[in-house]
Amino acid sequence: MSDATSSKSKAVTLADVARLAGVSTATASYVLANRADVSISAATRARVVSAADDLRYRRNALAAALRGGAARQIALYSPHRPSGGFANIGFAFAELAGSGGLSTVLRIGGDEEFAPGQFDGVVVLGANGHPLPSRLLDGSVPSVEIGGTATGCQVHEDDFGGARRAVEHLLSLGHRRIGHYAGPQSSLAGQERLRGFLDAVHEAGLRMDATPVIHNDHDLSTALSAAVRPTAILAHCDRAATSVLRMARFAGLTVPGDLAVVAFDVEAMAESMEPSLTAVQVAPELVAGAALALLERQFAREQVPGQTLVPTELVVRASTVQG
Amino acid sequence: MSDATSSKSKAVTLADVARLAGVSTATASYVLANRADVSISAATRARVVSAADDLRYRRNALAAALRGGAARQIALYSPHRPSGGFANIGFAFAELAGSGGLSTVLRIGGDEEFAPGQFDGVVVLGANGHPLPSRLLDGSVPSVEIGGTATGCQVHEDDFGGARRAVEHLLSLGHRRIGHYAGPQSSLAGQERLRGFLDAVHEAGLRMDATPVIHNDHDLSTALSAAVRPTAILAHCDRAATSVLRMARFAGLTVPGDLAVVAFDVEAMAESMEPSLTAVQVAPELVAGAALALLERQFAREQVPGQTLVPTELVVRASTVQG
DNA sequence: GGCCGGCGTTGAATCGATTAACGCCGGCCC
DNA sequence: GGGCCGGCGTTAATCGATTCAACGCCGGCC
Repeated sequence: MSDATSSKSKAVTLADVARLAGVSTATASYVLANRADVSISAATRARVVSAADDLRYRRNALAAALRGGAARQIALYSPHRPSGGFANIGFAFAELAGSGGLSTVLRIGGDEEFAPGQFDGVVVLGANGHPLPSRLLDGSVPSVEIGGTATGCQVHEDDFGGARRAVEHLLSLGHRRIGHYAGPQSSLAGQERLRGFLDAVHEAGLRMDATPVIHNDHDLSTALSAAVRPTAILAHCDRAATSVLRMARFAGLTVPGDLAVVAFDVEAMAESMEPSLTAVQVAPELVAGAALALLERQFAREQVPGQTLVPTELVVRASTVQG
Repeated sequence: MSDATSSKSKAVTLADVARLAGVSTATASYVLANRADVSISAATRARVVSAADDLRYRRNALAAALRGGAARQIALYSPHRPSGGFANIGFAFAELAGSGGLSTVLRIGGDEEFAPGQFDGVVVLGANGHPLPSRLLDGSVPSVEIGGTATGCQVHEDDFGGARRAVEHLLSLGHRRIGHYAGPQSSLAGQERLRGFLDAVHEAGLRMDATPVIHNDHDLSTALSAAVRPTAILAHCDRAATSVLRMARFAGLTVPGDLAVVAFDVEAMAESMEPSLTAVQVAPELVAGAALALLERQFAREQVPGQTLVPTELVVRASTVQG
């Protein structure tokens, strides 16, 4: 009541700003877009800015997109609901993009094409092996793929390095018989983790029969009940790690006393588990930041690398060293 | 090359469809919007539909929103990155909304106002106690709040009923000394879970000194080492449950033999934990569906209830019954 | 003094869909 | 036979920002 900006008032438009500043909408637009290629006197510029400020002007992204092509919207696409790590990366991306003035449109499932002009770019999240809309593949829309291998611009966590560091950690604790519960070799992550593991154990000069590669729970129980068994296991994911914990308990082994366990990609809860899991993790912000940066370089028509690695970190918890 | 729809071709517009069908854009618009209140002959209708089909027409949501107000976009707002259960609900919502033709714009953090006209509705996710933009509070935008208590349309999981059912489960297993590791009473969920617990144990006629309410790990260890200790604990969340498991092991108690444990809201990993956690859970799809339905009723200007409860289910796992 | 060029600014077209308002035509009722 | 009504469609205005073509003005240069 006391204020002109009642809840009924329509949105402030560029025309309102221009009127208050005493200029045309064209000038106002130029000023607010901060365009260097058109010359506007400092005085005019200031008038427009202060008018926009006074009126609490918020530019209508829809109208801008309709005309100019820059929707300032990014589609975050995942063929199915992201879980655990991917979920966090997705949210981190939205947060980051938001603070940079970009909206993130979430799209789960649904194979339809992406409407052209609707999005400035697309982020594909965890679509390993899933068929992707053709527009993404031909590069006609800037896109980044997180954890997948289908498109020309991919972001991966450094699984190879992570596995290496995990093994080095175990070596430094004195372990000489280290097993690897490997993930599906159909996924890049599975391959890289195995590769990093093998690389590190070979470099350390461990004999192959002391470094069993395990592919399922049956192999695992065989390995743990063998005469000479591994004293440490690198599990390819949190599920595999809990499998190891279960088997260890079943075999009467204490963790980390008789058996040390390192996991990958654990959920938040892993921290409060008993024992809490030492794990190779990646900061979601880092992955999100890399993806966003790659998109922005594509906006600027720069060439981008086909693959970008995000460093992982080893978080040491109670499953390798006694608390 | 062989096809007219080369990658260079601009988007198909409504005008293109109308031209092919031999009608005006208005007619085409009416047909494609499936509007019952304007009369279009069946023949015309069919021509337009098939033309749209042939051309692979995808309507430009931006333009539609700019004009009509119906952006067919919903903002999913969370003051911070959603975790665990909320994350799943968010994704489930996006999936559901997407299959209904609504886009979901993810907005994490950032306190700015929501641009009017940009969104048809807002879903607030897990903003318990967090200050909300004023537009949401005055009801000038259709909105639904999930797990929060600030706005006029809230969706909650049935914590009261869930706690009751969990207690009934424990009673049916023969437990007569049941403790509750309660959550913060500043949250509605914490209050309701406690209320459900108390309600059920009173109804069962258990004496108060057999049903301790525990507020922190210190209380917990006291309770577990007492002369007569609880034989079962209802934990208010997964973290609390892992605390209980840890303490139990520390006190030399087996689970579920000496102590049964029921949790709330466990992450996916809880299933593969050792022991896996019996828990009161809510299906993310159900919460998402309720939120979406409430929004759509608001679009239709219907009156909606201030609070909607989504039923929870008790998933029995190894922490209460021996596998 | 006249002409040229650049600076600062403006008018108007444009993006694509929606929708209010109106036009046409044939049939029905009085 | 005239008036009215209802079914079918169309014309054109509109949403808000962007951007191009153009224009007035001023100073400098020949």
